[in-house]
Amino acid sequence: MPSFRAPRGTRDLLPDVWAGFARLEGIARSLSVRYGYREMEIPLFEQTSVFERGIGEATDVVEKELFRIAPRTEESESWALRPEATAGVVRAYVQHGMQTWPQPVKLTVVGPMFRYDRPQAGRYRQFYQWSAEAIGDAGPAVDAEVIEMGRRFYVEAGVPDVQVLLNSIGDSACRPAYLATLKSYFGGHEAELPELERRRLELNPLRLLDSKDPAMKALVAAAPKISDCLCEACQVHFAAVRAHLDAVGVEYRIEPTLVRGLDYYARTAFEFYRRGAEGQQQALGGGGRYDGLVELLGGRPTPAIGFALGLDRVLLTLEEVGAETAHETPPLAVVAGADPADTVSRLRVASLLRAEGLSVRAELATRKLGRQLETASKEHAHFAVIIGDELAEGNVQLKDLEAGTQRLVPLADLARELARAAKSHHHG
RNA sequence: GUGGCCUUAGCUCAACCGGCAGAGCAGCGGACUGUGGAUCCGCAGGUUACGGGUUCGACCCCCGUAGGCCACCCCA
Repeated sequence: MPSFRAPRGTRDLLPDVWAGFARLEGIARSLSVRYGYREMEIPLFEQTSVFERGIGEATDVVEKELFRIAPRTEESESWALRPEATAGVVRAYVQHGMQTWPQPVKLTVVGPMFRYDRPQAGRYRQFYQWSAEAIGDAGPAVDAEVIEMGRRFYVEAGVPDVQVLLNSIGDSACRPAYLATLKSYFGGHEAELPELERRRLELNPLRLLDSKDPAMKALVAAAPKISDCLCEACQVHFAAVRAHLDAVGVEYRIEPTLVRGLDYYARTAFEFYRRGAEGQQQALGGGGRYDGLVELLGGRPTPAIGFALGLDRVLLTLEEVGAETAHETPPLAVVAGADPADTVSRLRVASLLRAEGLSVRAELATRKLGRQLETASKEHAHFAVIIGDELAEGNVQLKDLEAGTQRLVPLADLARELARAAKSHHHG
């Protein structure tokens, strides 16, 4: 057994798996450009307080899942690996004075995130997200645009039956009153509450709505609904978001129990789930409006909205439904040689072709020709360039491995011939 | 962080009640010394996750640790 292995909750993404990630990242980048989001990168770690203040000290993400880096000395700063991108992006927005850019500032990040929780399928300590943030626009149209972009990602990735769950959680004008109502409602039934739910009543009453405890079902169903308590402005905003979604043909389900815990979250909250994903109630993505976060991290009051989509979970889902995840690009040609010992000629011809921009693998092992061709076939190379005695006259054999045909080609024409064949192969 | 199930070759899995650790696939080589996904033959690959215990004897039973999976908590 190997004495070293990938750390718990992490995994090596070997080439065939990584090809799936690369494909998803390609779709994400393509959508970012089409929707006017500019890609950037932020550090993989930040001062711990960026997350503590940006995400909230009372959240699970910070309280028990934050991947902390042990300080090197007593005095040194406390660091943590990023559990999501939003806090860091907003920190960057403030640091670089992006409020002076044309608003809204639309940014995306693609990359690994870290959470120190117990691993499970589709839940890793290092996982990959595509996240998008639109900072500086309070209007409902942006909400719809963000949601539509997320929805389109799943369509283009090939994930079937993705459902948009939507809710409005109110804002600083109306949520405090709702929270009070909720608290007194559940407080009135405190005797019936399980232990866990009783603790939530104090910390985060909204979470009670989310409870999966069967004993809570009736109580939750009869609980006062946020939708009945929204202030005028929130109602108008929510209605406008829905109208915009309808206009762009995004279907959604209003989910009154969908919540975001913290004070600076406001109004729009949404999650992406796969319909009928039995057993795993893991979201494929989610997001919402976080008016208030910019201010919390030292900027001026600025409205913002964004999402984070989990690439690992998308890939997992694609495998579950038996969809094509990705294929690696095979080499156009393999340069093989009749004389196993003559690696010089093979390397030289390969170098020539590569200089012309062609993707070729040189067979450098001193194996006999049959083996060389066997490997080339297995890796689905389109052609084999076979070098033998004819090289003395400046010729090589160009073999089409799929058709099984071959012909003599002057070395001087080889690159051109292959390039032409490549074109017809890719479009044929 | 809590509870449950699991761990044998690179991969998928066998091994009777506790009695000599095996096969298929993949890899490498040969049959075939200038022509490939087939076939046949061979080679290599193991401290049975790790550590301890019980036993004449442990892949098998017991304890611990690590890792994976499932359900919670929560989220991507």
